[in-house]
Amino acid sequence: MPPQDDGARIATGSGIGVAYPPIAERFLRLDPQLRVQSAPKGRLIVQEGDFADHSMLLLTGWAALSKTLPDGDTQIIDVMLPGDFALIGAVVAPVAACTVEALSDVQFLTLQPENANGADPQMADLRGLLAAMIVTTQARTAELLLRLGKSSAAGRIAYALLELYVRLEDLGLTRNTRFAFPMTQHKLGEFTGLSNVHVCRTLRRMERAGIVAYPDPHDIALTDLDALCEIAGIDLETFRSGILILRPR
Amino acid sequence: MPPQDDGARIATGSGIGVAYPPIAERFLRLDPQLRVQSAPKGRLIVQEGDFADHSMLLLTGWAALSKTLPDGDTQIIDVMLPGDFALIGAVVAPVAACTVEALSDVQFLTLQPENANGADPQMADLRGLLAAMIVTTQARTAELLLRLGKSSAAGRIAYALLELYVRLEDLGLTRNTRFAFPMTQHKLGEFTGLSNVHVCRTLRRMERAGIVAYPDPHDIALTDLDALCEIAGIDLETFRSGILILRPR
DNA sequence: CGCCTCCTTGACTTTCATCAACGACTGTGG
DNA sequence: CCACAGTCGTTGATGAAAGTCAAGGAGGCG
Repeated sequence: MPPQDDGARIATGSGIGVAYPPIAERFLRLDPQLRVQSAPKGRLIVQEGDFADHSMLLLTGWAALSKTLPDGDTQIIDVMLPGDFALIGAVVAPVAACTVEALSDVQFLTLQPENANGADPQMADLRGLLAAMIVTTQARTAELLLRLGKSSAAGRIAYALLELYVRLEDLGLTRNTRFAFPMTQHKLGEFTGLSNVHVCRTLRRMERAGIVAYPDPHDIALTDLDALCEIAGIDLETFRSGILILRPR
Repeated sequence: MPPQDDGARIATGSGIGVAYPPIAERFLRLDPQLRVQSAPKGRLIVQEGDFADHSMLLLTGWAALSKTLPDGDTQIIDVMLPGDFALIGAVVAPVAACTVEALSDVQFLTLQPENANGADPQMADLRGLLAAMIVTTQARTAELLLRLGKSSAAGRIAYALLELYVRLEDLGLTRNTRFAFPMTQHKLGEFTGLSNVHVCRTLRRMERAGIVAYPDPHDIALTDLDALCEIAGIDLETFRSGILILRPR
């Protein structure tokens, strides 16, 4: 039932990142017992309501945290990118609050609570980092909530594209403003609270306006960042400092 | 500029809670230097973008965490109730991500980061509790996000009322399904992503359907919980376990 | 080659925002 | 004690934004 592990070989050659993110390397060094797991695009790694007392650290690829209403409508709460950490369940409430779905082929680590509570000073250091990641996740979710509540379709899509762009850029996964985009328009609609049809119309309008472009079917390029920021209501530098963990320079 | 403290006298007689929540008592006992602050209804306690490196613990009353778009539209991210804890800013990013506004007259504590990092075993215990509160806050925000993205006006309002009801019930601040409701319809619209006019229409429709009632202008009663749950897409018991910290019985 | 998923566009419907007006209530100052 | 202003809730009329339904086309894969 759980996705199969495939040993701890290093991800290479996929083009979507040449190695694991630094935080993952640290976890792997700290606990050699950790095994890298993988799942193909589309796989549901965890389902809302499942028993779960662990956390997840994404190594490669994209994953979605989502929730679903009884009538089947699904909302993506957060998109996980390489290096992202998510609390799936806790000891006090060992039930998954969200579904986790692989948006592309992914590799990830499953972290048990005891792994994160060790007294090892290295681990204490990591705990600080995890806390910072939780804060940035909260900040992202709040930004998304603001758009879902108060912004038009264009504002929501512009926001989503910019959020992903800024985060990928920080990971070194962009070339200029171009990046690989594994989500379908349907999934983008689940993220922005729009129908797939309206996502399509909005994106096409932006494309015709020269704001975005599709250099190839699986990539997207943000050809007018200023316009996107204007539409999304974002000041790019402020936004970066809010949703990224500022690296010491 | 900051709201004035008024010493650490116990809140009595206001009717909205006879004493501070247990977690607040623990903080006050642990650090007698802490001073209770207060702010009147409507006061902006912190504004988005302000310098802030502290956290807040609400003692009495309701407060809103909100974000605003450049055009002035405001979205309430979370409603704080007595005993709730919010990270306003962190050492790594000492800028408030949200505005904090008093929805009623409030009393609260300002917690400095060093207060929460002490090695005192009592404090370690509190840290665990704070972590649990952060998780429940995440769960609430995710539920709200789901409604803003995928639910109708009725679903959003039903959700908001139920969330507040369940949390207030847990605090002992309800009588049956009735509770004091200090938010205006405009604020409820900022919480649910609706215009004040549409909030009004939706609530009136529910009132005519016998789902909610206004026993007096400042109270609300949820006269048909089952119907509200159905509209909101909620299973009440599952919902409780997701957004509350389960008390040991 | 054929199936299937995804994107695209058009036509129509629904939902909700906006604008405007009015009444109830609250607190305030004369 | 009473005019007064201000906020809040309520309702109607209207329009814009986005959902739904439907159909066709392009690309990927067995």
